[in-house]
Amino acid sequence: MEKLTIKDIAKKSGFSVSTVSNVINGKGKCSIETQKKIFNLMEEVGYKPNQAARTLVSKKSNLIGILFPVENDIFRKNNSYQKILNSITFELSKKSYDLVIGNNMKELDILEWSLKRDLEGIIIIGEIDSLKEKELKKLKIPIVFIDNYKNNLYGVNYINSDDTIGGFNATEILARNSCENIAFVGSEDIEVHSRRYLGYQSALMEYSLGEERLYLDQPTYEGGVALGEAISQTDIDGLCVASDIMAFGIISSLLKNGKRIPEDIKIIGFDNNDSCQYTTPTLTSVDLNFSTKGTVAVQMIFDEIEGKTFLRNRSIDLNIVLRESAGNKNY
Amino acid sequence: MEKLTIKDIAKKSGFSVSTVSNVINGKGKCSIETQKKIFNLMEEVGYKPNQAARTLVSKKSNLIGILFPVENDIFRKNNSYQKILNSITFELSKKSYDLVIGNNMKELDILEWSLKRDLEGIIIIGEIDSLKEKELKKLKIPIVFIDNYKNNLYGVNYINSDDTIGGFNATEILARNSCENIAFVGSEDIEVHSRRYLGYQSALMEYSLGEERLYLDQPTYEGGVALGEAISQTDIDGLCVASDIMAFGIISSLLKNGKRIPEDIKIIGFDNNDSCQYTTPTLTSVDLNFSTKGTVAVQMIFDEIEGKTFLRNRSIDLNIVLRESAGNKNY
DNA sequence: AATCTTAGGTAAAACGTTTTACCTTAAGGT
DNA sequence: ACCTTAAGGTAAAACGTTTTACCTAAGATT
Repeated sequence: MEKLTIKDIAKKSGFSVSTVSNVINGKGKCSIETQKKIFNLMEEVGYKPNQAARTLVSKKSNLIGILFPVENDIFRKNNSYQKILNSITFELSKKSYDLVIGNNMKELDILEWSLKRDLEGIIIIGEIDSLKEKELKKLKIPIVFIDNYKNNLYGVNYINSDDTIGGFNATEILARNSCENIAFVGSEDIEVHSRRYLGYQSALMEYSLGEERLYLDQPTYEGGVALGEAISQTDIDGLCVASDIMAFGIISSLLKNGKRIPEDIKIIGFDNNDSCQYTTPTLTSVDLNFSTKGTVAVQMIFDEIEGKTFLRNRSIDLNIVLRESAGNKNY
Repeated sequence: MEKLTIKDIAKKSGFSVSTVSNVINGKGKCSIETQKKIFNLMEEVGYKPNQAARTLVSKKSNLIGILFPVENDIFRKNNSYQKILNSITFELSKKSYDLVIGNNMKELDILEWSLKRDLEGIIIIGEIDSLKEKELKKLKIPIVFIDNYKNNLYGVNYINSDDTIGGFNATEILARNSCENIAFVGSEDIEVHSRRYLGYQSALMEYSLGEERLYLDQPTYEGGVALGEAISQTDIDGLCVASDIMAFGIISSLLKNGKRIPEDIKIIGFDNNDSCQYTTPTLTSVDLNFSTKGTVAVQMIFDEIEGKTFLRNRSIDLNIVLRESAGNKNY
């Protein structure tokens, strides 16, 4: 495959380079006939414009960058990683943009990266150093933060879930399934867990369900196991667990201690981890809709590029996937 | 952030553009002093060369492409996706290369994509149209296939697992844990399943374990459930299951039919899906080492770029992660 | 003393596009 | 008959690098 250039197309078609370029980009004026001739020729000989040359002069790289901050291991443990990448690449493909993954070493300077690659937009998952976040505003390209609950800069885009509502809805399901002593399980220092707790609290109020019971530990399987031990000694009959992985630990621990799920204790988790379908019992869980978040992120970026008006802060609905652990009939 | 060019650096440093370029690329000759001066200046003002311009003239984009053929859903269901991307981006970051994900629409023509972006290497996961594979040979850049068992082109690189050995080892563990009637479960038309079956067969021979028992169904949870029903009616006491997901289905089905695992039946799966740790019992599984595969893929690409000699066909060792389902003490 | 080599450096071409400013011709308006 | 406008097109500059070919001065070699 010899490298064909626009000049070859110009020569073979008998038109000038400028005309060919215009046809490719749908700019300038030229007759339908000319367009057809040139398009056909390009198709025939298999010519595709070189992106580097285009980028150099037009500053449009057709490239969007994505960044997963190193610390954000929780995210990587979920299959959210995959869901979001799938939806992003799919959405980008519609406009024939490609996705570059920033190398995840700490040293990566986002600004430099973006300039070096002429990125046209950046998607950042999770929280980053707030100082860096402000730095980012210097970039003139669209930036979308997904699941960043710390900052809120003007002129930058954010996509979050309404975790408070998520906590409320989850607790509500337990209440409606006649749980009377519902506890909340989560981890300290995780912003979304706090928000889910808030929702849990309002649900308790709404359904007049005694006082709050809060269990905290590491957001891991082992953390869950530890808490499960404690919980099995109580009269708790409903659990709103801020992380599926913790819930898996709790379930294993509860079962070992002779509790039946969902008969004795009903459980609902968060993340809708793939594993939810494979545990015994299967785990009812709040899905964070990462797929939608990816799609919306890309749309926001194009909206901004194209100068449309759009909401800079979007909250994506959560939805609960009913399975055995919460005792619903209709899963 | 105003865009600094190499000319700015040249002007401010008092040297010529060529010299600055030479310093950046470590080519040509120039005194250590000059190098220091220029490096310091670049650091100070925060200059980074523009990649598009570099690519245009040097044809080196510092970009590696990755492709996940659309059909390969099984791969995406595993968390292999994530493991391999992590290891690849990490490895690339050492040489400050970036990874582009090809948009997953069917229309994507790999050759055109590669030319358009001046890719320096391509990693392809799973099998692709064998016609396309031959087309790919036209590209003069390194190509690495991971888990492609169909073709074997000369001058192209392949990374696979030795699934036959995997099947042997898995069966061996069951045999050593005193299973006497070991069955193999898999799916038709999946190359790796066939290979694992081969290994299973030799292990039976090796350990003089009666005749083969083969169960086939879809490589899904439901497929597993269906087979579990049948298997629970037999005297089978060991299962080598070519897919974790199927194994999950089988386990659930066996438990419902009153079998105890591992006491009555010992099970070992393939893929080492994250969910293995969360099921009851936890599932012993053969890990496919996707992390290593990613690392090796990148190394192969650089070896080829740098003209080193290297093995064009690599088989990555599998390793078995022992958990409860196979009845080992030492997990 | 004349020639060769080397260290340290430079000017200018080239890479493949887009973009800007301009040109020609024909039709339409008065 | 003249001016304006529009349609269809073009030449050449620009984008920010790398690369090629070349220059100069100072030692080293003969």
